[in-house]
Amino acid sequence: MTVRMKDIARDLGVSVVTVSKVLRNHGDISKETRQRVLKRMKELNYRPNLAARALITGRTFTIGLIVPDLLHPFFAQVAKALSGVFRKNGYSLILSSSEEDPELEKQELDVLLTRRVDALLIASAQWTVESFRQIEDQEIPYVLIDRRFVGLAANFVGVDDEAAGALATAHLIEQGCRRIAHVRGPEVSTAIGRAEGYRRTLAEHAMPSLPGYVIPIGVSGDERGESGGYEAAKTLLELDPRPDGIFCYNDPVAMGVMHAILDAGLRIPEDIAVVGCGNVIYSNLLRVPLTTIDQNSQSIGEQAAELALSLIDAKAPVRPSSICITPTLVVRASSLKHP
Amino acid sequence: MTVRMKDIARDLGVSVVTVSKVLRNHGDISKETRQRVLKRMKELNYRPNLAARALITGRTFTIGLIVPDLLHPFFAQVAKALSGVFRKNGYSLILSSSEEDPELEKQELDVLLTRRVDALLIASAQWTVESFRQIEDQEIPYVLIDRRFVGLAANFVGVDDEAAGALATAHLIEQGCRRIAHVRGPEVSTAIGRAEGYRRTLAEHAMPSLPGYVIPIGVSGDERGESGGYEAAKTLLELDPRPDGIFCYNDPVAMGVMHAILDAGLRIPEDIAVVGCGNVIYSNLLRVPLTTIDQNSQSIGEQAAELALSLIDAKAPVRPSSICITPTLVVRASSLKHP
DNA sequence: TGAGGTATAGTTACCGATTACCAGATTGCC
DNA sequence: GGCAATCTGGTAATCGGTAACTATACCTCA
Repeated sequence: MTVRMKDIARDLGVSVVTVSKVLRNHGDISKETRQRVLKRMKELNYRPNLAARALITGRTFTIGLIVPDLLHPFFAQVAKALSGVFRKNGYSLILSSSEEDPELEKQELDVLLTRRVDALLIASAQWTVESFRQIEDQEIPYVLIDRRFVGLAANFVGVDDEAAGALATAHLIEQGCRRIAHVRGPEVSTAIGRAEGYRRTLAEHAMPSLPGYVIPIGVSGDERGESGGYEAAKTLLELDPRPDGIFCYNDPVAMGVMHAILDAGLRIPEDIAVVGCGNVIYSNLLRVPLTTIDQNSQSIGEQAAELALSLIDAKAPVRPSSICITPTLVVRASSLKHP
Repeated sequence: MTVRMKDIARDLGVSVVTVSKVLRNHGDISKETRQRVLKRMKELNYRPNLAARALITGRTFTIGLIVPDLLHPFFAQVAKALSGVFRKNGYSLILSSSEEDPELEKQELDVLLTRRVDALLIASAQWTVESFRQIEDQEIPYVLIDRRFVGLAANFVGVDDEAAGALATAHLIEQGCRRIAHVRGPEVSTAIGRAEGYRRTLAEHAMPSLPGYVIPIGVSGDERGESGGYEAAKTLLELDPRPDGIFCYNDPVAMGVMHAILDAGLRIPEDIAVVGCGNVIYSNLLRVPLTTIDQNSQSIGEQAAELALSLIDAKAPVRPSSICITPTLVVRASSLKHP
């Protein structure tokens, strides 16, 4: 059946410990013995039993990742970047999707804790910090991605959402928009930050936000975000005065918004300029190429992975660090009133 | 530290085995004892050590998934569907991306075999079947997704690619196209099947494929597929006579193709009709909404997961089964010559 | 009354590795 | 030459469970 250290040891007339030491490059073993062992390992195609190793070392060399939605290209991109870094370091990634459901997220978290992952990465759909206390109890290092929580001193890697909102809004103002609406996301830090950036920038330009100009949508995922954006835009289009610019929580929402605008027979950007957020991979290929905010999701993934690895290696608990990536504006046709 | 069965047993004055039996719903235990054990488990927030369990049972309750590219919405969708089914059945998903690199795929495969996953799901970028023999040696059940291999009797779940190619080509003919080109993918079963469907359908309509009308591109991933499509279309546009319809290997490629056509100042579909394949989530929102072939990726994921579970539960080795999903045509603006 | 059945719980061995700690042989050094 | 240090490698315990028996008490029924 499967090859064990015992088999190699027997074949070579050495003890199991000797084999084990060779495998882990312990200095204790003579070059000659080491070679014999390695040769036999190769011959038999030996694979260490990771469960046995994990049992005694307490380390599984797995990392848990929980995202709200794999279909959202942002999270797919982050996951891709993460897995690249972890692969190079000998870790495997266990993937869970919460489907934006806090309850499901808790369940998945429970599973990952039971699996004793060496670290956890979470883009949380949670409303409370209760779950995170639980992680801390288990003393498993964790890193929040994209979404943070007030009052929770945790490791975090994400974008400066307020800057993103400000960047988008300032751009719309610069393009001559005077009635700028905002389709905002659910009550998570990203939506709150972007909305605050929007509000602050309007205020700085002495442009009051008109009543009804901020419309929240419930979920932000790909399909649902788009339909949410569509509905929100329909509402906005009925306002008097009608907005001449819309900053959308994210790109899927912006896609829905653009859809609604075009369906209403209006032009983008001539009648209404649109700016999204996220710079997802296809935003350049839409009916009207979308001006958006780039979050550098690859860098977010890589830095989150590096941070997680450093937490694992840290002997003593370290003070949580917060890595905030500066967003950039990507200008395309959807906002260019005077190209 | 962490709670073990031993702790619970000691607290209650029973043996570890009793606790273990309660955990696994063995009938051996009285209702009363069971309640006491369960109560104490809850109080101490007991979590079984899965490594220890895996060591003795030989089952890890993990499933390995290897995809060529997480950013490709098709694979993201499949992964999402898979993970839903596995979650409900108590399995976790270990995710690996091969980045379309056969060498990297082999490495990842090796990692997953060493991790002793209970089953493997692979959308392979491999050219040879050598890797799969290795899986068979380890007697780990595996299911191929999307891409199959001639001469390899393996479990497979995917779409009928030849039907997809035929469907797309017949539709273009029906729309009045007379010079239909094909931007085909790399030498994997999906590309081969779709190209064959294209060829066969043209032949059935007595429409010979003109020289230079089939252009292969190397890779099919999202970004690279698009640029590949762009380049291929530029070549096609220089042909004389110019094609009036293009069937593209997949949607990312179609996006690149459309990009090139529009950049050349031509109209879609009036000058050139375009059909993609995959019906990725955003194909409805492109500059010109894309006619495409739906592969029902969710169903592929679900069926692959169910198949994998059944293989795990099978006591004896079962004959490989091949699940072929019938594709459907989704007509949008990019091909509608006479709406 | 005693053979046998049922319900409940415990004993023992083991899964495949790692980690202290220990032992014998060789070498170094004065 | 003798004692300690160095090199190698082995012994035994352990990680946290599970599987397969075994043991005890209590009944049942002929």
